[in-house]
Amino acid sequence: MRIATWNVNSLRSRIDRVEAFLERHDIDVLAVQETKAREDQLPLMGLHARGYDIAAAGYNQWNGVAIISRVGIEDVTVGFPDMPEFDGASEARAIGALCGGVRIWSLYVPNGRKIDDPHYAYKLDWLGKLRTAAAEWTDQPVALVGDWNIAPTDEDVFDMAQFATSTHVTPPERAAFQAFLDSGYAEVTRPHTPGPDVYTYWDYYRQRFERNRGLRIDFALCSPPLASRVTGAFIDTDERDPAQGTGSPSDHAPVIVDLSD
DNA sequence: ATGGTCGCTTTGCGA
Repeated sequence: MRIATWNVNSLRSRIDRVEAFLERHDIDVLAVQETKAREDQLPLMGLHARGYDIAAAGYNQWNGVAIISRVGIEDVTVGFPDMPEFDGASEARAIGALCGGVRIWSLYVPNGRKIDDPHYAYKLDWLGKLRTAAAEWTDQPVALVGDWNIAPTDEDVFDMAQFATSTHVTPPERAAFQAFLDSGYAEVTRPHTPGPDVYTYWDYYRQRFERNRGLRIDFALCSPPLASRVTGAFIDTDERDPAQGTGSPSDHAPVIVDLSD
Protein backbone atom coordinates (compact mmCIF):
# COMPACT_ATOMS: atom_id res chain seq x y z
CA MET A 1 0.00 0.00 0.00
CA ARG A 2 1.21 3.48 -0.86
CA ILE A 3 0.09 6.38 1.34
CA ALA A 4 0.92 10.07 1.09
CA THR A 5 0.42 13.37 2.88
CA TRP A 6 0.14 16.79 1.26
CA ASN A 7 -0.74 20.26 2.43
CA VAL A 8 -2.41 21.34 -0.81
CA ASN A 9 -3.31 24.95 0.15
CA SER A 10 -6.85 24.75 -1.27
CA LEU A 11 -8.22 21.52 -2.69
CA ARG A 12 -10.39 23.37 -5.20
CA SER A 13 -7.62 25.42 -6.77
CA ARG A 14 -5.31 22.37 -6.78
CA ILE A 15 -7.67 19.56 -7.77
CA ASP A 16 -6.07 19.04 -11.19
CA ARG A 17 -2.67 18.64 -9.58
CA VAL A 18 -4.07 16.33 -6.89
CA GLU A 19 -5.72 14.04 -9.42
CA ALA A 20 -2.58 13.96 -11.57
CA PHE A 21 -0.50 13.21 -8.48
CA LEU A 22 -2.74 10.30 -7.44
CA GLU A 23 -2.42 8.78 -10.90
CA ARG A 24 1.26 9.48 -11.44
CA HIS A 25 2.31 7.75 -8.22
CA ASP A 26 -0.48 5.20 -7.96
CA ILE A 27 -1.46 6.49 -4.50
CA ASP A 28 -3.85 4.39 -2.37
CA VAL A 29 -4.47 6.87 0.45
CA LEU A 30 -3.76 10.61 0.46
CA ALA A 31 -4.05 12.68 3.63
CA VAL A 32 -4.72 16.30 2.73
CA GLN A 33 -4.37 19.48 4.76
CA GLU A 34 -5.56 23.05 4.17
CA THR A 35 -8.42 21.89 1.98
CA LYS A 36 -10.18 25.27 2.45
CA ALA A 37 -13.34 23.63 1.19
CA ARG A 38 -16.64 23.06 2.93
CA GLU A 39 -18.33 19.68 2.58
CA ASP A 40 -20.54 21.10 -0.22
CA GLN A 41 -17.50 22.58 -2.00
CA LEU A 42 -15.46 19.39 -2.28
CA PRO A 43 -14.43 18.64 -5.87
CA LEU A 44 -15.69 15.07 -5.97
CA MET A 45 -16.26 14.19 -9.60
CA GLY A 46 -12.72 13.53 -10.75
CA LEU A 47 -11.86 11.68 -7.55
CA HIS A 48 -14.88 9.39 -7.78
CA ALA A 49 -14.17 8.80 -11.47
CA ARG A 50 -10.71 7.57 -10.48
CA GLY A 51 -12.09 5.23 -7.82
CA TYR A 52 -11.37 7.36 -4.76
CA ASP A 53 -13.64 8.20 -1.85
CA ILE A 54 -13.09 11.20 0.42
CA ALA A 55 -13.82 12.10 4.05
CA ALA A 56 -13.30 15.72 5.07
CA ALA A 57 -13.69 17.92 8.13
CA GLY A 58 -12.85 21.18 9.76
CA TYR A 59 -13.17 24.02 7.37
CA ASN A 60 -12.60 27.64 8.20
CA GLN A 61 -10.73 30.22 6.16
CA TRP A 62 -7.37 28.50 6.66
CA ASN A 63 -7.99 24.94 7.67
CA GLY A 64 -9.61 21.78 6.58
CA VAL A 65 -8.31 18.23 6.51
CA ALA A 66 -9.33 15.26 4.43
CA ILE A 67 -8.53 11.66 3.60
CA ILE A 68 -8.77 10.46 0.00
CA SER A 69 -8.70 6.70 -0.38
CA ARG A 70 -9.32 3.96 -2.91
CA VAL A 71 -8.89 1.17 -0.34
CA GLY A 72 -11.91 2.12 1.76
CA ILE A 73 -12.70 4.76 4.37
CA GLU A 74 -14.20 3.20 7.48
CA ASP A 75 -14.79 4.32 11.04
CA VAL A 76 -14.15 8.01 10.34
CA THR A 77 -13.29 10.13 13.38
CA VAL A 78 -13.13 13.93 13.39
CA GLY A 79 -10.74 15.17 16.05
CA PHE A 80 -9.14 13.12 18.80
CA PRO A 81 -10.04 12.71 22.49
CA ASP A 82 -9.83 16.02 24.39
CA MET A 83 -8.72 17.94 21.28
CA PRO A 84 -8.52 21.65 22.17
CA GLU A 85 -10.07 24.29 19.94
CA PHE A 86 -8.94 27.87 19.53
CA ASP A 87 -11.14 30.78 20.50
CA GLY A 88 -14.31 28.74 20.20
CA ALA A 89 -13.85 28.44 16.46
CA SER A 90 -14.55 25.16 14.79
CA GLU A 91 -11.02 24.05 14.04
CA ALA A 92 -11.12 20.33 13.43
CA ARG A 93 -7.53 19.85 12.40
CA ALA A 94 -7.51 16.09 12.54
CA ILE A 95 -9.44 13.38 10.78
CA GLY A 96 -8.82 9.69 11.20
CA ALA A 97 -10.09 6.75 9.22
CA LEU A 98 -9.45 3.07 8.70
CA CYS A 99 -8.12 2.66 5.17
CA GLY A 100 -7.04 -0.78 4.02
CA GLY A 101 -6.66 -1.91 7.61
CA VAL A 102 -4.45 1.05 8.60
CA ARG A 103 -5.69 3.92 10.73
CA ILE A 104 -4.56 7.05 8.95
CA TRP A 105 -4.69 10.45 10.66
CA SER A 106 -4.50 13.57 8.51
CA LEU A 107 -3.13 16.25 10.84
CA TYR A 108 -2.86 19.98 10.45
CA VAL A 109 -0.93 21.02 13.56
CA PRO A 110 -1.65 24.64 14.60
CA ASN A 111 0.90 27.03 13.12
CA GLY A 112 1.56 28.94 16.34
CA ARG A 113 2.02 32.25 14.54
CA LYS A 114 4.29 34.09 17.02
CA ILE A 115 5.83 32.87 20.26
CA ASP A 116 3.91 35.48 22.26
CA ASP A 117 0.64 34.73 20.42
CA PRO A 118 -2.05 32.70 22.23
CA HIS A 119 -1.98 30.48 19.16
CA TYR A 120 1.47 29.26 20.18
CA ALA A 121 0.23 28.02 23.57
CA TYR A 122 -2.71 26.44 21.76
CA LYS A 123 -0.27 24.63 19.46
CA LEU A 124 1.62 23.10 22.39
CA ASP A 125 -1.63 22.18 24.16
CA TRP A 126 -2.96 20.59 20.96
CA LEU A 127 0.20 18.55 20.47
CA GLY A 128 0.20 17.40 24.09
CA LYS A 129 -3.41 16.23 23.89
CA LEU A 130 -2.77 14.42 20.61
CA ARG A 131 0.23 12.69 22.11
CA THR A 132 -1.81 11.53 25.09
CA ALA A 133 -4.46 10.12 22.76
CA ALA A 134 -1.95 8.60 20.33
CA ALA A 135 -0.06 6.86 23.12
CA GLU A 136 -3.11 4.61 23.50
CA TRP A 137 -2.95 3.45 19.88
CA THR A 138 0.59 2.09 19.66
CA ASP A 139 -0.47 -1.57 19.51
CA GLN A 140 -2.44 -0.94 16.29
CA PRO A 141 -1.22 0.03 12.79
CA VAL A 142 -1.49 3.82 12.98
CA ALA A 143 0.00 6.57 10.83
CA LEU A 144 0.07 10.17 12.08
CA VAL A 145 0.74 12.09 8.90
CA GLY A 146 0.48 15.71 7.92
CA ASP A 147 1.77 19.22 8.33
CA TRP A 148 3.37 19.23 11.77
CA ASN A 149 4.48 22.87 11.59
CA ILE A 150 7.63 21.85 13.49
CA ALA A 151 11.18 21.57 12.17
CA PRO A 152 12.56 18.96 14.58
CA THR A 153 16.25 19.57 13.87
CA ASP A 154 18.39 22.50 12.74
CA GLU A 155 19.04 20.60 9.52
CA ASP A 156 15.34 20.98 8.71
CA VAL A 157 15.69 24.76 8.39
CA PHE A 158 17.43 26.51 5.50
CA ASP A 159 18.82 29.20 7.79
CA MET A 160 18.47 28.87 11.56
CA ALA A 161 19.53 32.50 12.06
CA GLN A 162 16.34 33.61 10.37
CA PHE A 163 14.30 31.58 12.86
CA ALA A 164 16.00 32.82 16.03
CA THR A 165 12.75 34.34 17.33
CA SER A 166 10.29 32.26 15.33
CA THR A 167 7.94 29.40 15.98
CA HIS A 168 8.47 25.94 14.41
CA VAL A 169 11.96 25.54 15.94
CA THR A 170 11.52 26.37 19.64
CA PRO A 171 12.59 23.81 22.27
CA PRO A 172 9.00 23.30 23.51
CA GLU A 173 7.79 22.54 19.99
CA ARG A 174 10.67 20.17 19.36
CA ALA A 175 10.05 18.51 22.73
CA ALA A 176 6.39 18.08 21.80
CA PHE A 177 7.45 16.34 18.59
CA GLN A 178 10.01 14.19 20.40
CA ALA A 179 7.31 13.08 22.85
CA PHE A 180 5.63 11.13 20.05
CA LEU A 181 8.88 9.32 19.35
CA ASP A 182 9.25 8.61 23.07
CA SER A 183 5.77 7.08 22.97
CA GLY A 184 6.95 4.55 20.39
CA TYR A 185 6.13 6.25 17.10
CA ALA A 186 8.81 6.31 14.40
CA GLU A 187 9.21 9.12 11.89
CA VAL A 188 9.60 6.95 8.81
CA THR A 189 10.43 9.41 6.03
CA ARG A 190 13.77 10.84 7.16
CA PRO A 191 15.68 7.53 6.95
CA HIS A 192 14.72 7.32 3.27
CA THR A 193 15.21 11.04 2.54
CA PRO A 194 18.29 12.08 4.51
CA GLY A 195 19.35 15.72 4.67
CA PRO A 196 20.84 18.22 4.60
CA ASP A 197 18.97 20.52 2.23
CA VAL A 198 15.93 18.24 2.11
CA TYR A 199 12.67 20.09 2.72
CA THR A 200 8.91 19.71 2.29
CA TYR A 201 7.86 23.38 2.39
CA TRP A 202 9.12 26.53 0.68
CA ASP A 203 7.64 30.00 1.08
CA TYR A 204 5.99 31.33 -2.06
CA TYR A 205 7.96 34.53 -2.05
CA ARG A 206 11.59 35.38 -2.62
CA GLN A 207 11.97 32.40 -4.95
CA ARG A 208 12.56 30.16 -1.99
CA PHE A 209 11.91 26.97 -3.96
CA GLU A 210 14.19 27.94 -6.82
CA ARG A 211 16.98 28.52 -4.27
CA ASN A 212 15.98 25.48 -2.16
CA ARG A 213 15.52 27.54 0.98
CA GLY A 214 12.81 25.62 2.77
CA LEU A 215 11.71 23.75 5.86
CA ARG A 216 11.07 20.09 6.58
CA ILE A 217 7.82 20.15 8.53
CA ASP A 218 5.68 17.41 6.92
CA PHE A 219 6.16 13.98 8.45
CA ALA A 220 4.78 10.48 8.77
CA LEU A 221 4.89 8.99 12.26
CA CYS A 222 4.07 5.29 12.42
CA SER A 223 3.22 3.05 15.35
CA PRO A 224 5.53 0.04 15.80
CA PRO A 225 3.28 -2.47 13.96
CA LEU A 226 3.15 -0.11 10.97
CA ALA A 227 6.72 1.21 11.06
CA SER A 228 7.99 -2.33 10.54
CA ARG A 229 6.08 -2.43 7.23
CA VAL A 230 7.67 0.69 5.72
CA THR A 231 9.73 -0.15 2.65
CA GLY A 232 10.46 3.34 1.33
CA ALA A 233 9.57 7.03 1.29
CA PHE A 234 10.18 10.05 -0.89
CA ILE A 235 9.33 13.73 -1.26
CA ASP A 236 7.85 14.70 -4.62
CA THR A 237 9.51 18.08 -5.04
CA ASP A 238 8.30 18.25 -8.65
CA GLU A 239 4.86 19.06 -7.24
CA ARG A 240 6.27 22.24 -5.67
CA ASP A 241 7.90 23.32 -8.93
CA PRO A 242 6.03 26.24 -10.55
CA ALA A 243 7.59 25.20 -13.86
CA GLN A 244 5.85 21.80 -13.77
CA GLY A 245 2.20 20.81 -13.87
CA THR A 246 -0.79 23.06 -14.42
CA GLY A 247 -1.54 26.15 -12.37
CA SER A 248 0.42 27.41 -9.37
CA PRO A 249 1.73 24.79 -6.96
CA SER A 250 1.05 24.42 -3.25
CA ASP A 251 3.80 25.76 -1.01
CA HIS A 252 4.23 22.21 0.33
CA ALA A 253 5.45 19.12 -1.52
CA PRO A 254 3.75 15.75 -1.00
CA VAL A 255 5.47 13.08 1.10
CA ILE A 256 4.94 9.47 0.02
CA VAL A 257 5.39 6.31 2.10
CA ASP A 258 5.36 2.70 0.86
CA LEU A 259 4.09 -0.12 3.07
CA SER A 260 4.38 -3.86 2.60
CA ASP A 261 1.25 -6.01 3.03
C1' DA B 1 13.40 45.10 10.67
C1' DT B 2 11.08 44.55 6.34
C1' DG B 3 8.97 42.51 2.38
C1' DG B 4 8.00 39.15 -0.77
C1' DT B 5 3.37 35.62 -2.77
C1' DC B 6 -0.47 32.79 -2.38
C1' DG B 7 -5.92 31.79 -1.41
C1' DC B 8 -10.22 33.32 -0.10
C1' DT B 9 -15.63 33.99 3.65
C1' DT B 10 -10.77 39.13 -0.56
C1' DT B 11 -9.78 45.87 -0.02
C1' DG B 12 -7.45 42.13 5.39
C1' DC B 13 -5.63 38.23 7.11
C1' DG B 14 -3.31 33.94 7.84
C1' DA B 15 0.07 31.18 5.94
